[in-house]
Amino acid sequence: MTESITARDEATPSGAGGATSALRIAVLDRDSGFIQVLSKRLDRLGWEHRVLASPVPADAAVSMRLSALVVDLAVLGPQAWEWLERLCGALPDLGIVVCTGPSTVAQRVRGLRLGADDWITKPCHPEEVIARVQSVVRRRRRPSGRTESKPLMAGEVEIRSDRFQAFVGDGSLDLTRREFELIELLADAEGRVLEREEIYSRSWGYTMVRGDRSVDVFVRKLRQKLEKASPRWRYIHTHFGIGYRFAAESLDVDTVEVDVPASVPAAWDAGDQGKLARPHQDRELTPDAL
Amino acid sequence: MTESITARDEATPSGAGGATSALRIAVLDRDSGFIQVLSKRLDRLGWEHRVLASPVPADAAVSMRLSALVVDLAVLGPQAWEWLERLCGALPDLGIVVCTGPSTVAQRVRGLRLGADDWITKPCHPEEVIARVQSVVRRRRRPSGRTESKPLMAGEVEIRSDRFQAFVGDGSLDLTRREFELIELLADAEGRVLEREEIYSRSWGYTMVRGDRSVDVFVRKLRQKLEKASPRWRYIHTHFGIGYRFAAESLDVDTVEVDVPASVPAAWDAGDQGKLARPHQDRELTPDAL
DNA sequence: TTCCTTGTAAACATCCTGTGACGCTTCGCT
DNA sequence: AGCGAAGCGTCACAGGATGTTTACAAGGAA
Repeated sequence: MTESITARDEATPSGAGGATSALRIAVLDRDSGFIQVLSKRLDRLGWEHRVLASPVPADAAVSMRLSALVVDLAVLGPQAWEWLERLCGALPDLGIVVCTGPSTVAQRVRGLRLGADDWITKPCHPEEVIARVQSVVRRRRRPSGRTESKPLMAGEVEIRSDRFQAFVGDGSLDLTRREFELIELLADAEGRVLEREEIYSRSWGYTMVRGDRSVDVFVRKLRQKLEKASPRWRYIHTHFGIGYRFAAESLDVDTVEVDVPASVPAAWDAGDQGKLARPHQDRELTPDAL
Repeated sequence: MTESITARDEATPSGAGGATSALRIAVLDRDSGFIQVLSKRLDRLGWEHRVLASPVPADAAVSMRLSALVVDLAVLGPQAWEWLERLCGALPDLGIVVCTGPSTVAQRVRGLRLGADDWITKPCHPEEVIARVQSVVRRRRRPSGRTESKPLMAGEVEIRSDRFQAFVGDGSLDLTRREFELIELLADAEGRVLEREEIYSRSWGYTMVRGDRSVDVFVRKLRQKLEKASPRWRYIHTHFGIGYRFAAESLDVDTVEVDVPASVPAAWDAGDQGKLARPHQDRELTPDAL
């Protein structure tokens, strides 16, 4: 029940991103032979791992920041299905590989439907377990491919994942971890509206309970810092009843970002609704021409 | 035929989770018995599917816009590994499920390492194949977020579900959540008349009580905003005693519809539908109540 | 005409978000 | 260890946006 996971803790930063990068996984099983063999193999790969002997609550799993969990349903006893469903629901980003004794087709189908990502039947070769875990994890990592590559620019701010920080000119916004995750997530969405639930589950790692205001609060903190550093721009836009959208919009009338103004002579009279009397340039950080 | 498939499968993002949404998959196999059973099952699920008898080049696979591919490596012969590797490299977004005869651990590991998402050993139950395909697709989809459904165009308005908003030129209509749901629902119906009950139950989620005027009220609000933004067009048409129909109809007789960006094809042929040509016997609309 | 359906507008009731403050916990420093 | 600052999550409140209901006028159908 302690925190320590393995010796090599911070040896490999989580977001390393390589195909064969170290993962952080947990094994929930009691079969000592299996555990031993698997552990040895995991050690050799340099994956951080931890063996659990009994089911953990969802938030405990979150705090472990796992990439994947290998679980023998036999350990869970009769509430296996319920537990599996709850965990999959709460941690949509966690890879879950069931590795258990003989089962029927119906059981396997049920497990997969409830949210398991793979199902391996014992006895099995540890190498195959590892390959399947990798396969499961591989799928989730891909979109973060841009990490460490190009810093993201929007209006005056520059978001640099390599520093976990955003800048305006030379000045840092002094974002905290959560704040940075949030702005990165929003900016990544390329101007799409993100619903609160999605923001929460992707940034916090587990599903949001109704009525949680955390996202709002952090949006406010972000807005404050953005406003202070870049007063002539608006970045985070509220979509009432839905969520937030990130898009740099200048408050200056003349500072028109030459984008794709094109030839559309929008026959649309602007500020009629008590807007902020600013031009309608809804231009995003990406030319949404395509 | 070709477009009949893409047309509307993504049109059910309402469920967001998309647990049971229709998928598009291909089966590359020659085992007629297996194919037959699997096909029948896929049909019942309403998944678009296609049977292939020989390996396809990557670009062909791209053009099929598949969610997943189920493949028996035996069909590929000696170049199976090479082919698998090439395909996985070329289409990182495609879910690949190997479903093949007896294999060694080494073979399975190799396949998974090369990029396969799952490996099933024949003989196997079609239900399990389906469950595993679902699992693979579920995992694959989550990060990429919402399906990038192309924006819906009608007359001058553009409905973008990624922003929960409709636009005319550069101007947003400033639709509220309900208003947007309504216009999206109507526009999705491709000019069919929707009864109030259906509109209500699909947009509000529960059945309408007699005498509820909510739909009417929102139709009015929508019409107002549409009228202000695009005065020369009519979009929502009342069908007395039945419901509403969405169809862009220009009020200008001579000006066809060259006014807006020529680049955007008016994917919506307005006029031909239900003009004044015939009276109100469109009673025969399909009441596809659920 | 007479009844029923739809358009319109406003009043009303709800829900949603912005905001500041308050504890709790973690972390760094002395 | 003790202390203080910073980060994080929760609360409660207020103002505003949105959804729902009601009432009446206008338009179609019989």
